[in-house]
Amino acid sequence: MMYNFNEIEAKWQKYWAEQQTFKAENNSTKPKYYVLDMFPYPSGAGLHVGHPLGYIASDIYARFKRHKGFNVLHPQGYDSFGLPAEQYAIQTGQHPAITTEANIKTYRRQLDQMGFSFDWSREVRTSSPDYYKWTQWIFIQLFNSWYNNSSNKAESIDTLVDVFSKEGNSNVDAVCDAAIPVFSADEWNSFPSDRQQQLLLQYRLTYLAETEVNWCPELGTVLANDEIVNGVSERGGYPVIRKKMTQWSMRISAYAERLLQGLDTIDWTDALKESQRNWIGKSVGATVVFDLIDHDSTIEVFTTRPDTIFGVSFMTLAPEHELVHQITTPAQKSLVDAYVLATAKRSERERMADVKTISGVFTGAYAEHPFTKKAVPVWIGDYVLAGYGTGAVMAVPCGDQRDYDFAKHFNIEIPNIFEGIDISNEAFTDKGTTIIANSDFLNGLEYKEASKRAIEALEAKNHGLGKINYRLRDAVFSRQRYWGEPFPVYYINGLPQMIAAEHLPICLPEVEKYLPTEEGEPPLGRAEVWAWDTTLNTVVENHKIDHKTIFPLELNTMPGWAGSSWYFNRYMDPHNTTEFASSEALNYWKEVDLYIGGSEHATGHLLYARFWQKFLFDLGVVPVDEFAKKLINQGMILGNSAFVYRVNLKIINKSKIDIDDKGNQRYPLDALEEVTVRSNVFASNKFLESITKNSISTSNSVFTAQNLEISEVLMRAFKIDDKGIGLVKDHSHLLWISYDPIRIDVNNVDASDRIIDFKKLQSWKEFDNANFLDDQGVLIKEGGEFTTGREVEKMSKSKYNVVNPDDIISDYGADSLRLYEMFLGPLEQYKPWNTSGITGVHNFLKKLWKLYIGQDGLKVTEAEPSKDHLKTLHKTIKKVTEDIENFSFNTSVSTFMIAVNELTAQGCTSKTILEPLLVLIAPYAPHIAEELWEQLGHIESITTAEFPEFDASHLVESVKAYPISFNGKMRFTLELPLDLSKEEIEAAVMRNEKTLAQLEGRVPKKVIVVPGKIVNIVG
RNA sequence: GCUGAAGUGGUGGAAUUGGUAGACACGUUGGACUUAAAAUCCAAUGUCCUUUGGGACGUACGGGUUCAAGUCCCGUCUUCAGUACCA
Repeated sequence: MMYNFNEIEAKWQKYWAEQQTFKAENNSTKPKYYVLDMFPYPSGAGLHVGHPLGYIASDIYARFKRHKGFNVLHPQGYDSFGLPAEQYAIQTGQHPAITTEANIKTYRRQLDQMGFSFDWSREVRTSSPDYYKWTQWIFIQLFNSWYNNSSNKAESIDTLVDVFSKEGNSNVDAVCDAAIPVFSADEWNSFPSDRQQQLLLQYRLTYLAETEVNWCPELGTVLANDEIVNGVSERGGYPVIRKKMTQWSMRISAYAERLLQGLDTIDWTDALKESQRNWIGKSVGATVVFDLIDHDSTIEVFTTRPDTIFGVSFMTLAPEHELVHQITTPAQKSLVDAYVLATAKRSERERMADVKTISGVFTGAYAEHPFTKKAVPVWIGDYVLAGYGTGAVMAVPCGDQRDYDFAKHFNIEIPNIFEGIDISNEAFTDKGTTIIANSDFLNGLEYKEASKRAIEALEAKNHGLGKINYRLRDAVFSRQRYWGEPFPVYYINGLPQMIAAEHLPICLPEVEKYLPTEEGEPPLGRAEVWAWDTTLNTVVENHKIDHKTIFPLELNTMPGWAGSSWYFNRYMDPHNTTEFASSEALNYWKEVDLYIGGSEHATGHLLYARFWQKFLFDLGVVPVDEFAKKLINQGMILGNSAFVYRVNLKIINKSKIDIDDKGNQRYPLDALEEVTVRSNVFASNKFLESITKNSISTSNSVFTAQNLEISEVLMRAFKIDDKGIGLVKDHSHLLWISYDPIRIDVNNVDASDRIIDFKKLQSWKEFDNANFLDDQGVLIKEGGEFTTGREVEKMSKSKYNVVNPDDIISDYGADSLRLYEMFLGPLEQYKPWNTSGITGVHNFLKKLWKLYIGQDGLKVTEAEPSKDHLKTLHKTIKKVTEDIENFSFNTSVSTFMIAVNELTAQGCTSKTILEPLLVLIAPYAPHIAEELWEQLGHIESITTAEFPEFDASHLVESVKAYPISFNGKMRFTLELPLDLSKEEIEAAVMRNEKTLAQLEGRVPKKVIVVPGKIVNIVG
């Protein structure tokens, strides 16, 4: 009987599905354990071998925990709202729900054939109305809440209204819009309702505000900061500009401190916590108020160095600062206006790219130093950002490098307030223990004490306050897209109204096109049926809007992170129609015990989800305020991309040519001159012998990496054949050349097999000397200036480096794929995929099979196990148990290989050994384990078997092969009984003839004996 | 620049509290089986020297601690990831 993996895997996948083997119960006497994967976005491309890495790890852990007697919740679902489905809909007119459904089918098929132990009865989809009903519900709760700094939690907006009507807002310590005026109870009660609503909006945890947003014209939507990478959109790489729009925002800034503190209570990786800390960006300092001379207004600045206040010699405002126009003197007006205009024109990206140029303009205005009363000139400069702090700084050139550079550039005074520090070349930015000087009452103090005193003095003069600032901005929550959650919001007089929870969900309306309207409204503006009837409490046709009982609905939709910010709670009770999850379910499962996913979500999903969880906790609807106890980031599996390079060579001084011992000419490093290699350089050789990324050899010369300026990427190759010839795939009739797409004449391209024949590209000159292939792709002539090579990078369809798990599974089986992905290396590490290595684990499975099944069937007997058998088994149990608990899955695969190799060599057939061995392997290779388990005569699934217990007594040794070292170098081993004393070991070693041979008559100075470990002879 | 992680054979990677560096695989080479190929099995495989026995050198680089360092300490370099005029 052969190991027929395809048959076995199909059989057991069917069995698990039919028996609902992995269904988790919400009631159990067993302890609970919740293992969660970050749910996938079902893209059209399907899964590649990199995707399941984390799923395999979590699956092994989930299966292990089941064997260990836990009630395991291991669900899976889909983050199924999102841009790609919508982009596809725009191109094809296909409804995103239909393509999403089709993609989910593919994902499900691919996930099923991996043998994952997901409880599919709990599947969630963020795009399903049953699910997004509750996303909308959470939105309403956020709208109905404000953040009370005194109680340090979110509270119902009703409590705020109550306070306002009794005592106004002067005593309220809330996280809210900074521009709210102070009002009394009488004033509040006299405000018209619209005015009250407008004021309340500025306290709510989700609010409408005109904000400057990141607008992506190509995508037609706003993006959150974490959706922008290097100034372009994360998806698609389109440019992003700043634009003012009225948008929904989430007041995540209210939770900044708690999000920061909470990090100390959870077991997440340090790298991930650190990036969240940076993103939150807490800085402790003070705000300082400077009075303007000859003006009523004041300038407020934020500083982390109040101790350096006597070093202030000017102030700088961001060009966008609202005071700029008020305070600029007539004499400076034209210069200032020109500068403001110029900075407004520069994109964010240009400003980021260009940090060296120092620019700025004097406004003509002066502020008064709060202590010295000296006049301080007020400048504007684009090194000050409008969006951080107050958009203004007090410049201390001796203590801040940017202020220093600015002062030097514009010849502004640089007073030194540090004792014994030379500031003639650069600013002194260390906080350390330097003594402050020339600073009145701060003289002689160090940073810490001086800061404290300065803040006290400022507060006493009412000229400032100790303050903590956070970089974390409120998150924009509106997207001008179709394929997202609709808001449960309609508008009366431009003021947002929530639809009552009992009328949810508000389902996405049908539209005939997925583009913005001609008037620039979001796609929902195209819906015929998109108005709210407040008497019938239902969605009705637009044309009925009368602004009396029927009102317009919100046209924006929610961003991608809305649905993913709470899904882990839904899995606990996914079919509940009256609550997002019952309190029984929430209190039973509480939080995710182990969460596995990619580190790219560090400052997006993982921060927003923590925020919502804390809010839901404040609301009293979830029992814990951190949703995931432990989190592991799986590393990415990288692809092997093929490239065609153009080789450039620089030769400087031909008189320096070397001849090496093989007679090759060699150009030394310092002999380089700028010459781009053309084939005529090699005219005498006609053809190159070899070109690699690092060297070129011709029949009589070798050019090495130092004098090659290679690796100008010419194009991405579809693959490289075994002759090293790159085949360039024509995907969308574009070839990528020198980073620029150059359109190739499609008529000259053999599009049928999508492999470009170089011969047909002769119209393009650069290819005249390329490697030519015939119609079968076989090399017929080797050219000169091109070479092919491989580089490791992220797996992606567009890089032609994707390996499809379907192919691996049909060739080797899911168990092989699972084992191999684990065997590749540590879970958290980035590692390249290499298909050829899979034969190793596949052979292992075959050997495992042969250990149980021979040509005549089952080999397993009731024979008593030998000591060696037991030793092999128990050292395997020990190692594998430790490995799983440490998430070191790669080493347990090696341990299995060693165990099977040893047991095979020992000829072990004993059931006492082979039965527990299967349970050890079952989490990793569940199909083969189930099959052999059944062959051993079991009726119940192996998943119900208990994990074997390690028994140390089987590993007790009586002898040890001691490594005998001389001066720390191991020379030979000597087998000695373990119960010898130090002295006995030393005596045994010293009388050994090998020792005597090593010593050659010398007398050792010292002999170190560590019983059970090593002997080292020094001499 | 800052923060975090990491540098070990041709490759992926192993190495408890400092105690036999290179486990386990891949690849390569040689051999067996076969008409042949595939599959399978066996052997060798860090580098260099050596007739064998064996020896020298080896965990990015330079120092140090120690009987003993991939592991600990100091300094340097490189790579990857994140972040960036954050006052």
